[in-house]
Amino acid sequence: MASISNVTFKQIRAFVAVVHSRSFAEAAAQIHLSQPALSIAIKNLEETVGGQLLTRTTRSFALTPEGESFYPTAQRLLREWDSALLDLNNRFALRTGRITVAAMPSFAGNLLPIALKAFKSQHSQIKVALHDVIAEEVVSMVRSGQAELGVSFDPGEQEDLRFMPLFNDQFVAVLPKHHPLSEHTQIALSDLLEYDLLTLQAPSLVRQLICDWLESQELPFNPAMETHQLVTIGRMVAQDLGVSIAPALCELQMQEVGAVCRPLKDKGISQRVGIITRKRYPLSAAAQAMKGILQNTFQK
Amino acid sequence: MASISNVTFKQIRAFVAVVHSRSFAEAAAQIHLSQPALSIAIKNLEETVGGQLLTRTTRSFALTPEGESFYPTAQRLLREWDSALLDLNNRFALRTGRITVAAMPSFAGNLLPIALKAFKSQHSQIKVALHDVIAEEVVSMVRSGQAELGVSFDPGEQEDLRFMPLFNDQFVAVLPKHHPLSEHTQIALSDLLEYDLLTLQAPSLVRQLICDWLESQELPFNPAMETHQLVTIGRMVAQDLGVSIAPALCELQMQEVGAVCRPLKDKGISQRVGIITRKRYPLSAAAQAMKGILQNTFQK
DNA sequence: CGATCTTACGGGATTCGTAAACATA
DNA sequence: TATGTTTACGAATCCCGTAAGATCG
Repeated sequence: MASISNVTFKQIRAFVAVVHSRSFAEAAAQIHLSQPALSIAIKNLEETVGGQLLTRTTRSFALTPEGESFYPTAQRLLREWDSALLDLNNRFALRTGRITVAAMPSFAGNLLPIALKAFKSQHSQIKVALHDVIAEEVVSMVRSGQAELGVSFDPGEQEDLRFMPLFNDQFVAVLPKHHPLSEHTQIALSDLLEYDLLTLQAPSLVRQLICDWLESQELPFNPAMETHQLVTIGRMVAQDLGVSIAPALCELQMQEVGAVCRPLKDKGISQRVGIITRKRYPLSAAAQAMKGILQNTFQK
Repeated sequence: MASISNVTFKQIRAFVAVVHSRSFAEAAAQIHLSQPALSIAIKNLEETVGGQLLTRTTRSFALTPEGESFYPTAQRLLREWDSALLDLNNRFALRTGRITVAAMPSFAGNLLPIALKAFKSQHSQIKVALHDVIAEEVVSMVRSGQAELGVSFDPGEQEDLRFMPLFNDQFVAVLPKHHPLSEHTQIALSDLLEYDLLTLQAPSLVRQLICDWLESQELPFNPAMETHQLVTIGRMVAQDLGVSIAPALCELQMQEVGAVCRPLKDKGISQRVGIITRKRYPLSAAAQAMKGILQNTFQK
């Protein structure tokens, strides 16, 4: 005996079409089927459910009470089935969906808008949630699944994370306007350290990179002042409270608050910026699209 | 390209089974399919919706975000689909359902319980709504669809109704106890009419039948008193207010209120009792079962 | 007799199961 | 190497469309 599982979407559609159009022939045209095929589809449906839904005389038909009560149910099943699969289809076709991105402020503020604009122009219906958080927070948001994609500095080898580099960010010296060193096109670290050094506060990745680099060069790391926002450092430098070292990404922001940037000699410090995702967790179609756009836009 | 309509119940079931059991092999066993068949079913599903629901490494798999969000939806679709078809199946298999029957009081009170008991013992889960109304009301309830089956006297040829006879009801004389005529085993109409005749009020079918019959016998129809309940007539007869003529079906009730019944000579009046249904409106499976039981129980 | 649904039947697509190949832990 | 999934392929099934048949108005 045919199980209920064998009932097909098509059969239900056929039944609804027949009842709706009150004619086998018309219904067959609607659902792009020959009349005999439709007739058999209904017959098979009736066999598997165990009784007639329609009583047919050769020239007309009437719903049985069972068919009558099943009709609205069938319509509902059809609608829900359709909408569920259509929604799924839309997500894959990037006609709908949402994506959560976490990016460190320097990237989120300067470069990311370029990629976002490209993304929106290609996939206007996909909602993007952007979390503008510090580098370490980017890593933890991706790790916890709060963000599907992260853009930040290379967090190093991580058991659960994947890092895909986009470009190298070269660190630069940050100076007040009219500072003596600003005359130079390139600045030696040793020269810079003659002045008070302002850096970010403790668990910051940028601070750590600077600290590590100076130690590797056997130079002292003695910050005169510490804060936790790069913009604040820029303002402090502009106020002539000292000098600093910052990722080149922030150059624009530094200029806005009145500080100037100069390249460091000997390549100075450089750090890879890239996309962070979770290992073992596949990306959504939307996230893959975003990843592609980020790579096309920023990868050399 | 494969349309969404081609998605099968089986494919969704396969997807849910795989996610639920976290293994292709186990899922295949659950849904009675070979592993390869299951694998292909999932693959086909993924193709028609336009993207992957699972990422598979040969030894394990993970849900994609799309699959993750589709999983609960798929479960819901499955449940609803299943329950809708199961309900339909149950109705046809007479494991559930309801039926509305209208029967005239004399039948509803005396004979119908026998059939109802048989029906309940065979189809304990089907709810029966019984309307105990006068003969004319039975007809109108069936006509309007308020009752699927009616049991009453033959309403004559009707454009929209079908009558299936069960048996002939012989009319009898109703007399007070100790009435002179009660000595006779059979009573002639002319003898009966020597006494005051009590009948039902105007639009009653029983009254009409008696009236027509007397006229055809060229006997006078001059009711001394009229009421609208046969039981009331019984009580009035018992009080010695007169005599009456009633369907034999009511004999038991008449005895209960203290009147006695005697057959009429020359077969007297007889009227067919049967099942009334609507033409052009098919019966539910439950109603067909009830009809069958009525016929088996009461049809000669 | 005309309109409409059902049955019959051949061709094509889909789907199944067995067996072999494949890829990870 | 062992386990579990995917590919390969032959066989069975299912489904469709054309054509003929049946039935009611």
